[in-house]
Amino acid sequence: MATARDVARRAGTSTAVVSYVFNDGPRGVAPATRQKVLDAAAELGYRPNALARSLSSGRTHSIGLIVPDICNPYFAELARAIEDAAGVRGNLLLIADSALSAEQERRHTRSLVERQVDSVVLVSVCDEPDLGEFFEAGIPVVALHPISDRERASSITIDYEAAAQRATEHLLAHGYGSIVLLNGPVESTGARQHRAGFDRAVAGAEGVRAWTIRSEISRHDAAESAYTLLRGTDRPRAVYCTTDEQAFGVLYAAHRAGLTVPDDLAVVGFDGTRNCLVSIPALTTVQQPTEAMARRVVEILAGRTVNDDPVHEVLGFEFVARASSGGPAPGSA
Amino acid sequence: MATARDVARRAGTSTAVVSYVFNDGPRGVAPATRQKVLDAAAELGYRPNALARSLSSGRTHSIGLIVPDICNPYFAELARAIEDAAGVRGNLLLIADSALSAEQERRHTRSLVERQVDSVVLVSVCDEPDLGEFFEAGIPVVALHPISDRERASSITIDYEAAAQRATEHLLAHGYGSIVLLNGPVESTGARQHRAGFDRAVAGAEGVRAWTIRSEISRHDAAESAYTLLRGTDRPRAVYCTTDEQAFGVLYAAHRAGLTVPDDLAVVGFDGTRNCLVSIPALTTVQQPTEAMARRVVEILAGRTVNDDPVHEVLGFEFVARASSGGPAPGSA
DNA sequence: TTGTAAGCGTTATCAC
DNA sequence: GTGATAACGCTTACAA
Repeated sequence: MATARDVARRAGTSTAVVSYVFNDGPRGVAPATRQKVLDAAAELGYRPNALARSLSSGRTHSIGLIVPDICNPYFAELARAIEDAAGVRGNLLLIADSALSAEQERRHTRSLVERQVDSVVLVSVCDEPDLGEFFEAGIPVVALHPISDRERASSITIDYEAAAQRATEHLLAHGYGSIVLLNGPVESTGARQHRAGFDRAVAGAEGVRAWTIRSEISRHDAAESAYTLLRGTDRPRAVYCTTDEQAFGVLYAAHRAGLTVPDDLAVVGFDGTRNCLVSIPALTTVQQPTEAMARRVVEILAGRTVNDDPVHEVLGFEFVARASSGGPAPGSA
Repeated sequence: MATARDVARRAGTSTAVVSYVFNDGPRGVAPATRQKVLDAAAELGYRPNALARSLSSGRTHSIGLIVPDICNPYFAELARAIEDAAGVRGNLLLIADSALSAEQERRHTRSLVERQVDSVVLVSVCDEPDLGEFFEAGIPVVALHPISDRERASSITIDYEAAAQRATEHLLAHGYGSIVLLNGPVESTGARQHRAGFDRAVAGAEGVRAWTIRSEISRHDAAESAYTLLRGTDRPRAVYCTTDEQAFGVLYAAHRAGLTVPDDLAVVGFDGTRNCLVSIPALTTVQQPTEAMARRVVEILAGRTVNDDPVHEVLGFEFVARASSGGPAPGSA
């Protein structure tokens, strides 16, 4: 591999000039010299060594993204959006998949610190992730889900509680008299907010039975849990799921149990993945503002130091009624 | 951030010893000294700088993975499997998503070279990707799909032609008299093999009508193409799709067209993603040996130099009959 | 405008 | 067993 030194030698100049040319600064270069450098570089197939560059400059121009489960399309779509946003600013996104394991998340945390990423976007599998490593390494972190106030990270999210309430009210407006909240597997800030919104909506309704079940955030596990629920003597008329993946699992469970959606069972998801449009039937869901979140998180991280006070931004969501819940509620605009 | 120098100073020793301790070599260290170094490192929260380490050693212990579309669960599952296999050997996987764009793929190629990954696993969006950059940089590449003989990369795949033939024969055994091949969007080595297998199977059947359509590798595009097909005057009795995602699109199109699967239309996919088990109905598919592929590719890359002759390994696949095609064919074991 | 040279934080080769 | 010290390939004062 050709180095800057090789290029300099061939162009009859110094490594400093090669650097100036490839970085457009911090010193100017005479057009003729510049061309000689460019030619030499092209002839040698010179590619700057990012490692050396970063070691010297202290910036890697890379952002780490930790997601709980890359096989969940919501996180894949999120990764895609963040990568796009980061790319615009000349940043590379390093995608780390925790595979739903807290230990794996910790390993990735360490790995990203060692690799000196400039900043980190975190979607944690834990309720209170240990951000100490990042903090000590001077790496700013933004979480894309509600986090405990105790954490020193920033966050960008939608208002889960309002969204959960909105979705539940939609089901109530349809007149469904028994509703289940299918929540995530552990007690977390996000799970509490889903539940709070759900409870608030139900509290405003008369004679509606409501209860909660849980499953992993995966189609399979949700399908299992839902199948058990739907085959039981006491099955609900509607289910509000805290992720689309769980909702797809419920759709499958209903199919397997011989129930028709939405006639026998109404289903609502959460995330707004593209698959909602091509599920059977199309899935009613809370649409997260994925692209806006991605742009915003990259923007925030660009001008940020660990020592800045954490910011907590709340973006808007959109509730989208589709076939799986019976379409728009009667009386809605 | 504490450096090896800081640790050495605090432990009253040299950076060389710190390095020996953290690398278990290449020289031995007296137990007492070692402990002093470890203590000092712990107190300072020392984390070796991977950049400096790699610059010096010439190895980054990282593998680049380029996938066409991380939102396609097959590639997400593949990434997961490769990351697991790489992790076992202490390697980090850098996942690069081409977002179905050849240009993006080229950008990632350059980026991985600059970041000095030790090797690359490639699933290309192009039929004849330009591997020159990797070659010049001395980075070995293994593709996980059939590639043109002209390329100097290795490959690990299943036999697409045999798999396509097997899947098509399954549909024929069910007695479906008109079959469509839903192939990928461009003419590629893989697409040709799918077609060859399909044609071979059909050639052995009497009075069966067979033709080909194409779509992007996505649910949406496949759903659109399939919907047009299914609403036309001449609709097939069965469809063999070259990816699961396309097959899911076809399932949706059938639903939208008011057709029942498999009674009105039989559908077969290809890849064997986990979603096949929870689709409506469950999807018949060709199961790729994802985990075995992942293990093997990491193994091969571990002991490999660019100048070694390319190897082309063919792994076994499994055909799995499920509800979407009417279950196991009559007369099959 | 350009060259020299001192880092960046490691690893690894030498001596001791 | 351990300590200097020269790389690794780049960026960037500082000089010229």
